[in-house]
Order: sequence, then structure tokens, then C-alpha cells
Amino acid sequence: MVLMDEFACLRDWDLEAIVRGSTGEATIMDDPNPDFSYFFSEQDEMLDTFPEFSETTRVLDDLEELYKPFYPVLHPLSPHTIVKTSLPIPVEPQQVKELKASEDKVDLQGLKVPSAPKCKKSKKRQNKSVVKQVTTAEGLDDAWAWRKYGQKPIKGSPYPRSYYRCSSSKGCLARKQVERSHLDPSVFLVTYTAEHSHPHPTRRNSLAGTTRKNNTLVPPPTTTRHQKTCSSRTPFVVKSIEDNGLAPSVPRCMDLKKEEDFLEWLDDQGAQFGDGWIPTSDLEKLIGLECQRFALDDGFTHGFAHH
DNA sequence: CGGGTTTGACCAGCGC
DNA sequence: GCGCTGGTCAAACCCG
Repeated sequence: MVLMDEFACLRDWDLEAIVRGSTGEATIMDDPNPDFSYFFSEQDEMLDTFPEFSETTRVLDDLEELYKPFYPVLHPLSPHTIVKTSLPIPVEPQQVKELKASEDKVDLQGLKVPSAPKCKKSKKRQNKSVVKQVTTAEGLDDAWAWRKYGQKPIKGSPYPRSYYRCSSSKGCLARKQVERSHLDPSVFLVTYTAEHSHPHPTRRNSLAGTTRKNNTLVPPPTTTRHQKTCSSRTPFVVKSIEDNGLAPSVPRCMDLKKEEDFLEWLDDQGAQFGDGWIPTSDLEKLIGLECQRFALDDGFTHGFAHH
């Protein structure tokens, strides 16, 4: 496999070879500690668009609390990826403290993660970003097309940082930074900034491998990367969130006007929940719900996109 | 020839 | 204000 061969050359810091045609989705869905405000460049914008967001943020805080027990403590260095998200919006001091604590945990693994922005955020740090720690080429693999536009040596690190922008679509503001951890050279820190302004190149492909049976998504038969995104955990999580009265808020702030958008969102959810970060059993215990398949269209009909 | 990488220059944010 | 640092630009070059 070409990617793996390229990965084997990493000792020469051939990052562009790795990133070429590779990825890691810049979504909060890869984040064990999802920050749904990621979908907005500014909190103010969020509040303007959704006056009820003060309610939503509380709900999201609940979600954050929900996922905390599953931080890397429970799941040390995944063979594929470890993700940490920096909050792009101002957070309460208490939240900063909690984030700091979680960051310390990550540092114990010899991994450096950007700290949460201080209350007085700088213009540079306003940009939402998602940091993904990758230990294999597979973790860097995605379908986005990236074009390298710069490389800089980073103070304190023997390894340079490479800068990539999305080349799939003109005008797409999505950016990606890749650097190698100087503490653990086997780990790569991939930072995603901004969102893609176009559909995922393989999004339709990912759904192409997904058949529909009785209006319910059925994962493809073979074990593929996309199978994870269509695993039964995804419907379970959506169902669980819904049962907690959270679902109507989340998709609504994502402005899900079409079922297609919901499918994309759900697909990305699977990328997070289906890759082992939050075992269904653990989540089950936590929120005391049974794992059950969730009829996608039912969920959609029952208010996801109708709010 | 089009699209990608390389690399020095430029610029803005930040700390002192 | 100044220097350091990180992020981006853009010209030159490379490659299929």
C-alpha cells in the first residue's frame, strides 16, 4: 500500500508524502470531547443565529461532562488516533481549569497539545481548530486533497511544521498543520483549521457503500474505514442523545436543513463514536440506556431537522 | 501544461 | 518600540 510505504519513510520527515491524498477529518466528530460550538466561528454569531443557544450551550456542557470519563485515561494511545480539541470560544474559568487538567493528562503521554485559549483571545487564536494526534499513516488518511503551502521550523522542536490548505475546491478555507511530536516521534499532531466549504470528496462514496433497508442505514458487509462510520453505535448514540432531550439542539445549531446534511453529520458522528473512543457499553452504563438501533429516518422525522 | 512542492520573504501577533 | 515567532504568500522549480 502506497500510504504505508510513505509512512515508512517518515524518518526523513517526508510529511507531504504522508499528507498527500491523506487526511483526518477536521471534525469535532473525531474528538472524545466534542465541542459543538466548532460549527461557528464566533459565539456571538451563534447567539445571533440561535437566540436559544444559551440553552444549547448548557446542553453541550452536559455532553462535555458526559464524555469526560472517556478521556485518554480510559483509552491510552490509540493505535490510530488520539484527538484533543481546543475550544475556539471563550470559556468559563472553570472550564479552562478542566481543560488544563485534561491537557496535563495528554502531556503525560509525551504529547503536546495546544492549550485552550485564554479569556482574552487573540485574533490568531480565534480560529477554531481541531488537533488530532496521529500515530499511523492510517490516522492521517482521509479523502481531502491537501496542498502544501509552507513549512516552518518550530522553536523547541527538531521537526518542522508543515502547512496545508484544501485543494479540493477553490475558496475552501480549510487548513491543516502537520508536525511531529518531538517527545514522541511516532506521533504526529495534525491541526485542522476552518471548515471545508464543499462536500467531502468521498462523502457520497462513503454512503455509496451503505445500503438502505426499510429506511434504515445498513453498514456495508466488509470491514472498511467507512464501516466504522456506519456502525450500530452511531444510531445508538443519536438515540441516546435524543432520549436525553439533546438531539433537537445539536442538529439545529448545525443548520441541518436537509436529510443529506443530517446523514453527513451522522456519518461523522460514527467516525468518532465508532472508532473505539466511547465504547457503547461504557456509554450505556453512563447514561443508563440500552443499546438499540435507531431508525435513521424516524429520528430525522421526529424533529432533528424540523426545528 | 497543470498541479504540486520548496523556500525565502513578508506580515501580524505577542511578550518584554 | 523591538525582536521573536508563527502563518501565509509567491516565485521558482519539479513531476506526471
